[in-house]
Amino acid sequence: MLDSPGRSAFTPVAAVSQAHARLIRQLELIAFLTEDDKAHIAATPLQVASAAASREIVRQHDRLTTCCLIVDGLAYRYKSVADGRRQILSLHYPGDLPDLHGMDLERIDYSIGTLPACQVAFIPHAALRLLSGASPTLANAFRRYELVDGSTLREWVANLGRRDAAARIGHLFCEVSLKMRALGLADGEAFRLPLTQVDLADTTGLSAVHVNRTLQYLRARGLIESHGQLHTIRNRAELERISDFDPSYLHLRTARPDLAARPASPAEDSFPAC
Amino acid sequence: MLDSPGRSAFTPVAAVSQAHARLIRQLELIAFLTEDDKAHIAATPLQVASAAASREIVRQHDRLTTCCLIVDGLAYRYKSVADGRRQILSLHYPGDLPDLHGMDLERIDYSIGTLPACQVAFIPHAALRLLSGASPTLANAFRRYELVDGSTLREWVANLGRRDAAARIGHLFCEVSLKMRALGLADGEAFRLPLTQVDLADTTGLSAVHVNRTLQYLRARGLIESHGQLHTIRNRAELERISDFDPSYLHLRTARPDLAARPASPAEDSFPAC
DNA sequence: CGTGTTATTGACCAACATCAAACTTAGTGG
DNA sequence: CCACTAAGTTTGATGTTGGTCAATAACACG
Repeated sequence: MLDSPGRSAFTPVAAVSQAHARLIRQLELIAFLTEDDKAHIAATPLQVASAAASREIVRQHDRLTTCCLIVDGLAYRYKSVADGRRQILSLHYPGDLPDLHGMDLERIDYSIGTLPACQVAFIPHAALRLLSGASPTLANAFRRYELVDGSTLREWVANLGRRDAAARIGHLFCEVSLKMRALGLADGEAFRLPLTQVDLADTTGLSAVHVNRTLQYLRARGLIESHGQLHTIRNRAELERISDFDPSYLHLRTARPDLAARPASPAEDSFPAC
Repeated sequence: MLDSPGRSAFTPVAAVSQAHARLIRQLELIAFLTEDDKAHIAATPLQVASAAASREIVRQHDRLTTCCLIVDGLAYRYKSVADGRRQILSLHYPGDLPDLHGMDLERIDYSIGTLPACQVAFIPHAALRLLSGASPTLANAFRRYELVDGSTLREWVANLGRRDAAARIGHLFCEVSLKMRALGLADGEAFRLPLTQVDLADTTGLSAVHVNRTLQYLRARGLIESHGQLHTIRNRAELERISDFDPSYLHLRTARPDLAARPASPAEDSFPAC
């Protein structure tokens, strides 16, 4: 699998520690890590590989022994449906572990593709188990990571089920912009999203033509501005309004530092009064 | 909260042990439990309550101290979107823990409603933490439970994004029928789904009128038969075909006993050859 | 029997899909 | 540096799926 065309393995020290750094940054977005945790991550073995654009790095129904970590570029999970069409299920940024659950589920129910050329690292499940076993806060971070993924999927279900084209795309842009900003990948209101309109269509459940027209509509209303794949949100308040966007489902620590990721305090738990 | 109208607390011994039994049955569907695990569950404190039909038992943005366990009836997670419309995100059967992740995420991103009158049990987070702490296989079962939930959400994203009305409803029926059968709640090809056509519409992202017409179409093609809320799959092969249904995303042990839920064996993990 | 909820129907409409062509852009090799 | 190519975007014309509205029919229940 690692030898498939378009992907070449190479693992210089710098690439490995960049991978570690990305993972740490991603986990810190949603959870609290101790210095020890970070040291543990930095000591985790992994293999870095380059994947060309539009490659499949994990295939539906695969049985996995490693998790992939996006180091650079953009990846996405997708399913193919009967008539050959495709639905993109999620987008993944540097630091993401899109198939973390491959550790606990025997087969994977989607494929993972790359968009631009990507740097991807592979971490053996055994190494991740050691990591979780070594630290409760780290185990907690991985668990939270999966739960935030689920939360995002629920928002996408609502997006696809009950929002019109403009709101779907607007909502996606709001989400991507926030996540990229949180990761330090976006500057202010501008962000680079290397998706073609066909990809956007497969993400939002629309046709490519309609995506094009809807983007024009959003531009005409002064909500966004696009130059190629570089998009800028021109009127965030209004875009969030028409897209019905509420970022709480992302559970970003930065968005609500008071709440997120406190270590569990069992003392607080009890039956509610009744 | 427990005192809201339409829900009354009562916890006779029989109801409590029924709740335990339902939870055990549900977890055994996707994971392996030891006898000890079952004993631990059976010793877990919980409060059983009756919820009238169409009640909200958990509200979006709540901060929870207990998880709810569906004991009897049908519950669903949903989100309300801007214009007052509603998207149902998942259906929950007896034994389900729809807000298990309320333990790790500080606020819940959806509401939970009941459909017919339900029996619901509430388990304090502290009790669940004890349970997970007491047994690795149990902790594993809870983790798998969440992951299967995520897997199902991904399938729903694909369903809403890229399938037409007939396939969406057909797919839902295939899923519900399989899950109910696995839980012993359905007999052969018949299952009782206490959803109105309005509810089905909110589940499938369609309008109620179109759900009605699509059901008629499915009946006319001899794929299903409905008498009120009792539905029967008349031609499973064909229904699965037009719905593009592949049950592997449900990760049911019964469907593939060879694979599911083996305890993790780290020895198998290693870098793939390259 | 009423009364409220749910299912069904018909008429009409809108959002979005499809098809096909033209145009733009970014590479790429000479 | 330019022509050539391939990929992506934009446009127009037209079709279809599914939405909306409103009325009627079928139940379910007290």
